[in-house]
Amino acid sequence: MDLTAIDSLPETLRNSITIQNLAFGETLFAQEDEALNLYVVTSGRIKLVRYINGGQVSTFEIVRAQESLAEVALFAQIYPCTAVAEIDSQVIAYPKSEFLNVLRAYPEMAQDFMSMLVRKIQSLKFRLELRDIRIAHERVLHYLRHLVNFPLETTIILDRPFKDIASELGFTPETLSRALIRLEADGAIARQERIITLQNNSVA
Amino acid sequence: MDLTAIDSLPETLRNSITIQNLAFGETLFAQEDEALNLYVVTSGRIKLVRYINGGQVSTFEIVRAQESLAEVALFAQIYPCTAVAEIDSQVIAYPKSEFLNVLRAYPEMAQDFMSMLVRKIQSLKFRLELRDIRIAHERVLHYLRHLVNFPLETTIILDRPFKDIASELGFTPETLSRALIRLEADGAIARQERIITLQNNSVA
DNA sequence: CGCATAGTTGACTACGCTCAACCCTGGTGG
DNA sequence: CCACCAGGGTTGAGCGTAGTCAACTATGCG
Repeated sequence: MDLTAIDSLPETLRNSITIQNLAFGETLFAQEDEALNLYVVTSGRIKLVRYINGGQVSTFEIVRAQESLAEVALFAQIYPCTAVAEIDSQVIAYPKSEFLNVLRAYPEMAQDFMSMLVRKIQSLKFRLELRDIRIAHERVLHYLRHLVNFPLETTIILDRPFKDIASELGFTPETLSRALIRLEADGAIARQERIITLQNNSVA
Repeated sequence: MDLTAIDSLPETLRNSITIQNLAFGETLFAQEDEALNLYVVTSGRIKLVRYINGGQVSTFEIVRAQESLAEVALFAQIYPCTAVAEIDSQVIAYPKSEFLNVLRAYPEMAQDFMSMLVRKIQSLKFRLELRDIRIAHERVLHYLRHLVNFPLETTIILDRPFKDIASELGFTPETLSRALIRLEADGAIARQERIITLQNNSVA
């Protein structure tokens, strides 16, 4: 299911969607808002965050182009998190009831949607697995290898600020910086600017 | 959808399932095995673990009675993790193709299944959010409050060994033990044996 | 040119980990 | 009935790693 291919959607759904443009830093919806829509990102990058007590922020998820967000809206009354544009972005809003109707009427779409949910579950489990690796440079290496399905591919272009990557990994930017330097010194990676090449020198 | 209510399942599906009993410590399926079935736990507790390079173990998920596991089997060729019984357990095995057929034929079941997947996503996100809380006693307090929907309920009975809970939280048993003692000293909780009562004394 | 921001580096701190010892309980067998 | 053992949970002491805070550089933008 490609939710960004508007033309191939059933007509009833196509007529009910709206397209929204978001500037850098703009909020799509806020924690506790009434859950009205499922969204799909057509361009840009949306960050889902949660405010824990005392103003601390936890990044739930980074949603990129072609991916959906707020699936929970389909089965809940309010959004459990806040959605903010990390860069200028565009999203499509699917009203929840219309979307559910379509899933009921088109089993193939429902199946594709389920497959996407399952992929998201796998991705979250992987991030959780990463957190169980305590040593910074080892965690970072796992992350990098996973990004490109190492050893099939070995080149990574980091398209996001290090501080965002660090927060996704559960580190401070300083620690990520030192981890990359360490990995380079150990010969596990090579760096030039924002391009990283994974080496075969297995450092456990 | 109650996947443990066998009698209410469509006949084709009901005829294709099998029931398995697992003893404490027994393996249901192993990482890299061919993905044949979706499972639902009817009693006991199943632990999903992954072996990272070098024998390190990461606990993916704890699956309890009435919950499903290995949804990924529906859309993948092999299991990405190993399933082990934490205690004596019983599971129902649903062959993947038959299960997918039923989801296609019964939109209501598909919708219930999706709702379950979304809940699982929320649960994983919560665990990830927990990991962003670095101070042990604060993380534990969040966990406890989430368990019982504090402040609506305040009593928790810990039915699993502390070492399992500690690993789910990303701590060693020693750290969990000290965190609980600290919370009790601060007046945030009261303990007697394995029963914990949350207090209203807000310690941030 | 000034300013803001990302990234790096350094010194110090603080927290959880490690490893060891100990207590307590429940189960087992003599 | 008691001796023994195994495992979970609790302490304690010391270590190691990431966090913190500050300074510095480089880059891009108005």
